[in-house]
Formats: sequence, C-alpha cells, structure tokens
Amino acid sequence: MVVSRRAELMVQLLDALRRTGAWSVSMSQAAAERIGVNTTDLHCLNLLSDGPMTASELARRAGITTASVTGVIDRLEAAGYVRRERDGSDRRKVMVTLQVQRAAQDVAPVFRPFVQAWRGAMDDYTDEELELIATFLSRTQEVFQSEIGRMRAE
Amino acid sequence: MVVSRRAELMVQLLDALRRTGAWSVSMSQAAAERIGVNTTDLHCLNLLSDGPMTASELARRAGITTASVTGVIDRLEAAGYVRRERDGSDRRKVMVTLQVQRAAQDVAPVFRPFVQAWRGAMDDYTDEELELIATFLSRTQEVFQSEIGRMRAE
DNA sequence: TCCAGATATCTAGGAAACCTAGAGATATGC
DNA sequence: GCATATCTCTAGGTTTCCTAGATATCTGGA
Repeated sequence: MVVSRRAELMVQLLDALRRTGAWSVSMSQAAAERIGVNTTDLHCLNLLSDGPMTASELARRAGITTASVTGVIDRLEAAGYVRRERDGSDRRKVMVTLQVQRAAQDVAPVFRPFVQAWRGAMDDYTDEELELIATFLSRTQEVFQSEIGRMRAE
Repeated sequence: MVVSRRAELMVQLLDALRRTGAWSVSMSQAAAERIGVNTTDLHCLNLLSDGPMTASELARRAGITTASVTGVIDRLEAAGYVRRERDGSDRRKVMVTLQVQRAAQDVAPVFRPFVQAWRGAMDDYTDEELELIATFLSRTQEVFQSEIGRMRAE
C-alpha cells in the first residue's frame, strides 16, 4: 500500500510531538526534584507565571480540585514562591500571585543549563525559521486548549 | 536598552515551549481521565509505545521507583493494556509489552478529535516546513534527553 | 561445583497528595 | 432582608508513591 509523503510526515510529526511531551514530563520531574517541590506544585508555578489568578482558576487550569489547590498554595506560600491575598472587591476570592523574583531565584538556575543547550541547538535556524516554529507552537497550543475544553465539557 | 530581534525571538520561543508543555500536561490529564487510568499509568503506556522494556527500565524512564512500577504494571495488566512475562535468558527480569491492539482500541478514540483538529491546523504548511518542524522537535528532544541525564547524574 | 555478592522484582508499611463532602464567609438578586 | 449561589478551607478517606527489606536469579572466582 502506498502512503503519501504527506501522510507519512504527519505521522512522523505527531510521533515527535508525543515523544517531546514525554520528555517534557521527565524534565519537569527532574526540575521539581531539584527545586524541592512536587510536580503539581511546579506545574502551578508555571501556570502562575502567566499572571495572578484566583485559587479556583488555578485549580481549574491545573486540573485539580479547589480542596487540593489549598494545599498547593500552602506549600508554595511556605516556600515563598507565591503570595496569597484576599481580593478587595470580592472578599471570598483569594488571589494567588507569583513572587517572581523569589521564584526565579530558585527555578531559573535549574533550567539554565537546559536553556543554554537548547539555545545552542537553535543557533543555525534563521529568524524566519524560528518564527515559523513559534507559530507552529502557538497553533498547537490553541488546538490543545480548544480540544481540552471540548473533552472536559462533554 | 535595545534587545536584538534574535534574542527577542528566542525568549518568545522558549516561552512558547513552556506553555506548550503546560497544555500537554493538561491534555494528558484529560485523556487519562477519559481512558480511566491515572496520569502516571498513561505516561508509562506512552513510554511503552517505543517498544517492550524491563520493569526497571520503565521505572527509570518514568522517573519512579521499581516498587512503584510494580503497581503501575499491575494496574495496566489488569486493564489488559500490557503483558508481563519473564525474560527467557534472565529470569529475574520482567519484560513489559504493550498490548498494542487492545491499548489503541481504548486510547486512540480519546486522542482522535485532537489529532484531527491538529492535522487541520497543519494543513497550510508545506512538506518542507513540516520537515523543519519535525527536525526542531527532534533536536529539542535530544536536548531534553541529554540535560535530564546530566541533571540526574550530578 | 559451590558460594558470596550483585541484580531484578515484589511485598509490607508508612508518608504524601489527591478527592469527596460539607462548613464558613461573602456576594447577589428578588 | 433573606434565600441562594459562590469561593475557599477543613476533615476524613483513598490512592499512589516511597523506603526498606525479602525472594529469586545470575555471575564470577575459589
């Protein structure tokens, strides 16, 4: 059976995406261990780097219950990585803010060697090629986001 | 302060990689829930799709202890997703083999809508562009692999 | 050949993190 | 003003993970 070059490429690319995801999980585990937090807590720090959010929203985005997120915030706050404060306009809400300086101080050094190696691996791409890749990642993110939304809705 | 276009692009790309990793975690959670396994077990299925391996190697690659992997294999075997068999040449070893047909039957449908949507998002890339992206993912994987190795070794 | 040490997996028991259920505090709309 | 809804937290149970050590098997040297 003849398979088109295109179809072959798509299978190959999908496989690469799957494997990259697997390696990304391993990287998170290794980094979390170094930093001294668990992988869920590190994932939450990652999400919080998009900006402050309420405890509920963090729970929703992290895929855990609001009961569990209380523990996550407790641990991250004790470590000094986040700040918890009541929302002024709605005092039921708890805004969780990443302590950027403090978190970067502990997290950045762990990822620095990776980032440097990865920059090196990107050296021979042209700016145009990097833009193409960035767009690819954005599109992939969008698909993840909408499909996850659909999966959770159904 | 003036920042080069290049440096800006790298920061942007690194950020895209970080976010994509975060979405990938959410996708795994949502998929695992649908399939009816936990995320560790799904991660192991993912690793086993590279081919059969011993219990120890699975533990090492998944980043869990050999004690924990026993439980993982127990659950996956009970669900019919893997087979456990003693290695003929070294009877201490347990080879774990993905039951491809059986696993695909339950796992593929969960990812099918994502794959279709993602294929759609890739439609307007040329074959050459897809090859570029595939190479980018391979390189990124290699960096993950070597850096994780280094992190665990130190 | 036999045995000591190494290796691979599993079992037992405890710790960590997650979940469900519901309480307490605050907000909203009639 | 009060009933209902929303947001976070607490309490208690479950699952999954880990550490420690048991069991089975292999390897190499006496």
